[in-house]
Amino acid sequence: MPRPRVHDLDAILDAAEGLLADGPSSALSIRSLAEATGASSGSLYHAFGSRNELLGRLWARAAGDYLGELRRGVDGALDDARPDHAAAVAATVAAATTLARLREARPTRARLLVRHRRDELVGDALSPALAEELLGLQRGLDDELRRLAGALWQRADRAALEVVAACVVDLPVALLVPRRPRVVDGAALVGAAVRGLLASPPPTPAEGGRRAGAT
Amino acid sequence: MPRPRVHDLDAILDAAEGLLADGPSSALSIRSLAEATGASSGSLYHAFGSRNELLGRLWARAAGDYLGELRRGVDGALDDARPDHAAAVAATVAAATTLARLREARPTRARLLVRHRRDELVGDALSPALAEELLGLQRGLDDELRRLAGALWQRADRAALEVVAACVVDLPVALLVPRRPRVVDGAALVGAAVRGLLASPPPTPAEGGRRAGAT
DNA sequence: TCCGTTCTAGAACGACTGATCGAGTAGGCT
DNA sequence: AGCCTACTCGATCAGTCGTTCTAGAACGGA
Repeated sequence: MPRPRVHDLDAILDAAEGLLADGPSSALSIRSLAEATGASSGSLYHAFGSRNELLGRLWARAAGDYLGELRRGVDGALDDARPDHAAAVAATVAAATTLARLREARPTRARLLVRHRRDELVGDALSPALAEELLGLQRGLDDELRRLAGALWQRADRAALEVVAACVVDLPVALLVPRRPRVVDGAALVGAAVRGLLASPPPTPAEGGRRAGAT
Repeated sequence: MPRPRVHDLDAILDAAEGLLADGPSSALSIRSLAEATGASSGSLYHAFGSRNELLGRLWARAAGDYLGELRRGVDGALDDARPDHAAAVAATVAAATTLARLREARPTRARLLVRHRRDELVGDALSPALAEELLGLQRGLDDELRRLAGALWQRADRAALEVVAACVVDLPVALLVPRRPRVVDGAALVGAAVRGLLASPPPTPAEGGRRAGAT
């Protein structure tokens, strides 16, 4: 019934992604996005409500892709009902290389996730619906981390979750950040580093919260 | 002979560091810095010339501290004339934990290095003197990376340097980034991940530039 | 005491930001 | 045909940014 859109929302998000893929968050302004898409700033505000809401939608789309790919990888490696430790390690490596796989399919989307932290990109003032969506994505990721920790060590306390998060989130982001063209395969680096991190179990809370071992 | 300064330059840099320690680079504006220090914007421009030059000075100071601490750690572990592989690994771990040590001595300075990439923080338009100083710091870091690669594998080709850089630069930045208070010791995580990365040597250029092994 | 130099203070400038507004337009529905 | 709604558009708002400018204050030396 209403007047049909002339600017595709997904195309707008694609353009925004492009502006953000290599540049600071300030590279995406309403004006620059309007210029890039051909839409006017008023249209963008009508479609998204605010710049922050647009950033939230952008992040939600990318994080959804990421979480889906991550689930697929973990499911594939963790199909047994009672996986052994080796399978759990393989699943963690699969989770840690999610970004590398996403990068093959959607390069700019992966770059968005690598180059910007969510906290710094999208602020708190969001519509309830979008806030709920982002919260759901965060919960989905947390669930996967818990699942991996349980498979690895049969525990999911805070120290264990931190180590898994370091493997799955922090480490790939660091090693896959696009700088000058790489010679070494990033996914292989991530795999090796993850195996190093998983070589010794995380400290139990009873140990005082300090990881025993190296250094 | 001239009128003496009333605002200490180092104190101004400290304040700027504080503004940048937890926040985006836009958190440091000339106005916010003037308000934080009590100096006027005119004074700041007289002292530093431009915002970019101020950022460059800030980065040079922090990077100098970092490089000094890194050299100290590597020298300590690599004092033998012909170090064996274990000593080289220890030296690489020491280099990788430089940020953790710097964090103990100067928390906000370490946060500055962790939270901002130089390319995104300070632009290209710099005075020749400062540009030269930054270039020297970069060369100093590169020299240390080359030294570590040579000690580890008796080579310093591009693949080897990338692996060492991943160990010493990327990985610590990722694992030491300040989020919610940590339970697990970050330096221990870095050490474990570095040992994982160094478990297998990097591919030789003849192998085609792709790292053999995991994943 | 006056001069030259160096520094400080704060107003002002132009550019750019996110956001808002009203007017106009294009389609489906009755 | 006429209307209603959703959408688009360009102009425009107030605010902040980095930077420049002007006036004057604080010093050592003559």
